[in-house]
Amino acid sequence: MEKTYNPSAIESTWYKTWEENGHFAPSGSGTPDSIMIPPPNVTGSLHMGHAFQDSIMDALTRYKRMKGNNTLWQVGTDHAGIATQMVVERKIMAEEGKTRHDYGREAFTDKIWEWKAESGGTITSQLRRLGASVDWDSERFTMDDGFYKAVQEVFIRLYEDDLIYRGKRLVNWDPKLHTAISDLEVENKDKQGHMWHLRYPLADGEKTGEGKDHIVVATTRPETMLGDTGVAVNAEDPRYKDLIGKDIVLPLVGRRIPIVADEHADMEKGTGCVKITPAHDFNDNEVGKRCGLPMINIMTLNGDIREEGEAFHIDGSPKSDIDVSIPEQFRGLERFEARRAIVSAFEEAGLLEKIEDHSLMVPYGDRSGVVIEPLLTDQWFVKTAPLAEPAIKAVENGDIQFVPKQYENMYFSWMRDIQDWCISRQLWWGHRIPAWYDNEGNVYVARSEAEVREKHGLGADVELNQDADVLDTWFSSGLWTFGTQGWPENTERLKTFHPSDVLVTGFDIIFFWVARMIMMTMHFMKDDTSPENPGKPQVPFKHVYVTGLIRDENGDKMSKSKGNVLDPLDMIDGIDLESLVTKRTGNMMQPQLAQKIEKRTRKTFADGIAPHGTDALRYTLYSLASTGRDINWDMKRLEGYRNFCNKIWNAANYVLMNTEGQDCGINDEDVELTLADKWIISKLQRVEAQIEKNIDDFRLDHASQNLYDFVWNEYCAWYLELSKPVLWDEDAPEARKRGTRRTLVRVLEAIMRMAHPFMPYITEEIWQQLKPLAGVEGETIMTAPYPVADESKIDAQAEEDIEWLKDFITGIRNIRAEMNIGPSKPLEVFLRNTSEDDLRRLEENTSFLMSLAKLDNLTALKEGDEAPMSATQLVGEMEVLVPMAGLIDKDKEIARLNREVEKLNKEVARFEGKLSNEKFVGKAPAAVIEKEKAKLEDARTALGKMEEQLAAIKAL
RNA sequence: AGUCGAUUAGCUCAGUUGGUUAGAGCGCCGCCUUGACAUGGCGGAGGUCAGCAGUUCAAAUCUGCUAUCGACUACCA
Repeated sequence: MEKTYNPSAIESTWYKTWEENGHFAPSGSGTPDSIMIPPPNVTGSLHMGHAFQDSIMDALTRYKRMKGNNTLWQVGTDHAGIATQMVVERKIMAEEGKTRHDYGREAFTDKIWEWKAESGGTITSQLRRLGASVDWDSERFTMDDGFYKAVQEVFIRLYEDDLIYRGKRLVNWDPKLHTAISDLEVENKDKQGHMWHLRYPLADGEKTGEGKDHIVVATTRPETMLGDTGVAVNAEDPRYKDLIGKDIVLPLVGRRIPIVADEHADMEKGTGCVKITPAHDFNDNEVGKRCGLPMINIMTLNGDIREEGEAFHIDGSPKSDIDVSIPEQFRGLERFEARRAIVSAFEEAGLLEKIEDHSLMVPYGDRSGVVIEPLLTDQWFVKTAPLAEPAIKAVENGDIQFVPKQYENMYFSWMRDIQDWCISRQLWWGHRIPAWYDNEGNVYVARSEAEVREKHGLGADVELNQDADVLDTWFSSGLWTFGTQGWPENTERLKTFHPSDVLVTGFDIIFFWVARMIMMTMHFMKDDTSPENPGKPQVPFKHVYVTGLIRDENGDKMSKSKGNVLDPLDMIDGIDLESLVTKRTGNMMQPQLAQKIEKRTRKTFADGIAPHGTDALRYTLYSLASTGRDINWDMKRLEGYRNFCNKIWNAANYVLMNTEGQDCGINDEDVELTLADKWIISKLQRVEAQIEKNIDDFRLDHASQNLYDFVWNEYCAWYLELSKPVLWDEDAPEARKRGTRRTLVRVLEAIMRMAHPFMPYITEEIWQQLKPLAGVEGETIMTAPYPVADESKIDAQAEEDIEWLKDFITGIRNIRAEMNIGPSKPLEVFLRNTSEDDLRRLEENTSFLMSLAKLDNLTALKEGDEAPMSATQLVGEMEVLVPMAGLIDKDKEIARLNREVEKLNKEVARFEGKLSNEKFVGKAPAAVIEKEKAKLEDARTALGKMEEQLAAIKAL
């Protein structure tokens, strides 16, 4: 083994070896256990959040695999409709100055496939660097033919089940990208705007209760008034109730519109009158439905004002008997320009009552960054209510469990108020909707044009055109768990690996994806195998493990525009400052931010980033995987865990140095186990049990902490040190040395297996060296059995004895440190007030003590023996005495003892207080009282000894 | 406005059903290059667990209120 730990040297080869030897594929035996990767965007690259989640999935997968499960980690990527289309559009614009329309639909999608072939490998190579043990042989892409078949089938069946419909509805329209987006892709931002109060004159000389000839409506979007089809007032409102049924003459336009009564108008708010624009506002649309108002669309798909309005009945059918003219001066205006023009027109007409500053939420498209416009368009929808019902039940009855549980609230609150889901997108990249129209506008849904003709008896003379739209990407990713495994065929793979065990994802996509996956899966996957419950819906996964979001060192969300994104590979390989700056400031959407980002980067990473290796990165991620919602990335933690890897490396180095080529007892030769051997074996069982429990509970932070503690603070700090006096003692019996070597090797070998799911590379590297010494077989640690605690090896006596030994040694070290006695100076030590247990332990551990505490003489005083004046430490009731003569400063020792006495006094007082409280003694459980009594006893004894000692030294 | 979450050492975070002397890593102070490891070793300092009130023999932990921060949902005509 190399003398120093160099992660890049060991990480480069193992992955290839594993992959080439097929160790990532399901073994085909054992209980099936599967995880479906949340498919990352094919044209993207992995960020820290992916690294985090993928590391977790890999640990769980490797753990299950070592436990003997038939383990599948299904991998794949998502076509990410809008995002990918935009990337390629930008690319052809930058390189060729062309738009997608210059290309045409087919050529453009070919271009995207080209781009995918070029850049689609980024993700997969990153996954490989992370050590992800995914089953590459079954890798899926959501645009692959097989997957498309599943998507198409789902669409058709939902349509046939009357769960998909098409209609002219108000949707969130992105005027820049020219597509509908779901309300989840809308980002509401707080903005400062205005509230314009507009006068709407009453028709036919009517007057308000206050005698005015107009009413006042307030709006934040005055331009929509061109499409007003009514004004709502509250039926109870004394000011206006007499006007209900009367008309308004819509200013600028001249259309007569009715005053209607609707609960939406709140007497307390604003003026009490609400302009109603059913074609441009979601609330107004509801009012329109209730009051039978028509809809007039006044905007183009660009968000500009139309030449003439477009009228519809509230059900979406065209309406022709209404004035839809738009004053000439506004025609063709861009929407915000139109707003200004409308406001000044009102002002000129003397109809602008007032303008107030107003803060409001404005919807922005999270992809395009432009203001979203509610717009009437023809779209396809999924009726979600019937699908949501079983999906809610599955979580209520525990078929699906969220971890941490609190996320179930989030799920329920959304699911119980779910809206129909608009699934059509006006894009070119995605799954084309399997619907055809004839020239009469009849719609036919089927698998192909040929099937349409056959099914509906349409001759070749009937012209059919396929719907131009594609499906929302989340529609297809909703099928991920079963669509990847051959559905709609009932394949062996589907039967074996569905439902999956756990979904690991972030809370930010619970609505987007998790909920929809549950709905879709439960509708289509039925349990045909269970006789007692035939047709029971299958859930996609039994657990949803929701991770926190990784933020930067200041708690800010990582984003390209902030320039605080960290690339997991830079954590692994390291990167120099200049390259990091270039990377962060290059290819930006908003180049004006570059300077700020550069400054910040130079400050935070003055020396660039040092290489840390995959294992250290992964371990850091596990240690941060607590139940919180936010995780602030801390480079110092990463450094700490790189040091941990180094520690392991060096420990292995020590073990190998002392065991290679020597008799390690692999053939069941006689061994003598020392107390230290029994102790570390015992502790190993405990940590094995802890880790198993914590992994099963998805508490990888605890599991990694357990392992860290055991390796560093028990195995390295104590056991390796305790092995030295045995191995270096020329007089020690061979059986004892053999026992120590065997324990060194066996425990380390178990540690490697235990740690492998967390740090795959270093453990494989070391395990391969250790294997012959430990007498174990196997091609790779990946398929070696995961350690299981053996209760019979727990040795409470050995544990207590070693605790005693540690106290003893720590006591001596403490005296050395406090008294400035160097660690290499041998000491003479006396013991006073020794019990039988102390004497036995002394007898069994003399050589450990002499060596670890660097003693040259150790004498247990008998009752009545005179002790020299000494510095004292207590180990239980035994006093450890280090003679002061020539070594120890009297005043220092007095000061030290004073501190001890003071501390003990406080303790005694606290315990006495508790025990003299009648209520406590009367009500607390006996065991608690006993514990307190024992603590008081210990503190009193210690105090007595310290006081005695203090008096003696003072008397000198 | 509603829902949920957070507030523990200088920093980043653990703390499972109430019962410890409230823990870890990093940082800090002192000592040490001893034959696995200075990416190390040894010793140490540092916390009225956001605040207030309550329940209890006992509260970081349970309840209520307050403050600060955050997320989401809704509304603002």
